[in-house]
Amino acid sequence: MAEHNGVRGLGRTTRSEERKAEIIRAAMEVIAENGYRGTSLAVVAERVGLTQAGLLHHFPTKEALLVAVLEARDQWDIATATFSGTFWPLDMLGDLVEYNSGRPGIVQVFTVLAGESVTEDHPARPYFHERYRLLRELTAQSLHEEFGDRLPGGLTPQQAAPLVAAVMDGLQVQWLHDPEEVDMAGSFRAFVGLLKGTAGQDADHGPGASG
Amino acid sequence: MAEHNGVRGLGRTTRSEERKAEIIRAAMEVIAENGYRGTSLAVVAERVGLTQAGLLHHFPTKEALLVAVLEARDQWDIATATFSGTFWPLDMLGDLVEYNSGRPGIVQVFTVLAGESVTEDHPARPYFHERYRLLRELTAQSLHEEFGDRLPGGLTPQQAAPLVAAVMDGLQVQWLHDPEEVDMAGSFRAFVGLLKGTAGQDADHGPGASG
DNA sequence: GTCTATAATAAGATAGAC
DNA sequence: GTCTATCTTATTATAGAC
Repeated sequence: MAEHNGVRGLGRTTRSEERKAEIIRAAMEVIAENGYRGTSLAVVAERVGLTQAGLLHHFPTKEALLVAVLEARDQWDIATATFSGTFWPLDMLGDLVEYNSGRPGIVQVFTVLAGESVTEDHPARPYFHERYRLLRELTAQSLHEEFGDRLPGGLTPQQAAPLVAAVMDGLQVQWLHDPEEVDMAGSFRAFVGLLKGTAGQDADHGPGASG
Repeated sequence: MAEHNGVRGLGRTTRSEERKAEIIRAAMEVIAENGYRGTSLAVVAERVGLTQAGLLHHFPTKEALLVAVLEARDQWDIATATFSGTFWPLDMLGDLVEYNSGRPGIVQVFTVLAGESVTEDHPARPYFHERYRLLRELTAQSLHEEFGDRLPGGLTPQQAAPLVAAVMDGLQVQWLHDPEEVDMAGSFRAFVGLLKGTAGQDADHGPGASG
C-alpha cells in the first residue's frame, strides 16, 4: 500500500497500474477481434509497444491477463452501480442497452468470451457461471421491488429474470453481425413493453429491427 | 455421381461418405469442448482412429471441416423442415426448445461457434450472419401467417422475430452454464406466453428458472 | 521494467511410401 | 485411404543481461 514517492489515495494511478490498465485495454481489443484462444500475447504486447516477454513482467501468464480483463469489467459494473444492490427500474435497462450500442468493442469482447466460456476448461467459465447466477438473482430482486409478485405482463420476477439476460445477450450477437438490420435498443424496449403489458399501445419503442 | 459398384439413390452412403460423416460427428464433439480455434485436427482424427494426415485426406483443411459441420447443420434444419418454408406455430417452438434440452452437445457446438463467429476473420462469420438474417425473415413470415399484423401481446411480427432468436440463444448460454438452475424450455414458453398475451393466465408454462 | 535469446511444445499442411 | 516423416510457423513461458 505505501508508496515511496508520497501518499496516494485508495486506488490511484501508480505508473505500474497505469501500464497494466493500458495492457488490459489492448487485451480487450485483441480478444474482441480473435477471442481468448485466438489471442497471442505478442500481439497484445505490440499494441502497447512492448515485447511479449515485457508484457509477462506485468501479467505472469496469459490466464492472469484474462482474469484482469474480467476484473476490470466487474470494476466497471460496480462503478455504474449495476451490482451495488441498487434498484434498476426496467425502463432504465433500455438506456443501458442503448449505451452499449455505442460501444461495439466492449460488447464484442464479452459476447465472444461468453460464448467461449461454455467450453470445458475455459478459464472464464467459473466467472460467467457466477455472473449469470448473480445477474438473475439481482434482476429478480429489482423487478420484485418495482412490481411486486407479478409484472404487469403476467410473469413473476423469477420467470422474467433469465429472459432479461437472454434477450440482452441474444440481441448483442445479432446486432454485432448486422448493426444496420438489428436495432438492439429498439428491440429490447419492445421486449420491455411485453413485460410491462403495454406493447400494443404505441409507446416510443421503435419499429423493431428485421426485415 | 455415378458409382462403380452399382446404383445408389441420391444421397446415400458411400463408404467414403460414411467416413466423412463419422469425422464430422467427432469434429462437432471436439468443437463443443474446445471451440473451433481450440480444436486440433489431431484430436479429431484420433477419435475416429485416424492420424492427422489421414483426416486431411477427407477434408483438405481445417476450415473445410468446419464448413462440413455447418452444412451438416443445414441438412438437419432442412430435414426437420425448419427452413423449408414450412409454417411453424409459435407453440411448436417450445417443443423445439424442449427437444434441444435433451441434446446439450449439439446446443454447445452452435453456441460456441455463434460466439466465435462475431470475431473478425472467423470462417463461420458469413454463415451466422446469413443464418440470423434468414431466421428473422422466416420467423416474421411465420408469425404473420399465424397472427396477422399484430401478435396478441401487441408486437408486430417484425418486432417479435429478432426477439425469438435472441431468447433461444441467450437461454442456451445460461442453460449450458447451469442446467439445474435454468429451465430452458419453461423459460422459453413463458416468453411465448408474453408474445401471445396470455402470460398471466396460468397455462402449462412452468415456474421459470432462477433462484 | 524491459529486452534478447531460447527452450519446449504444438499446430496446420505437404510429400511420398504402402 | 491411410501412414510416416518432415517443413514451417506460432505460441507460452523461462533465464538472464541491461
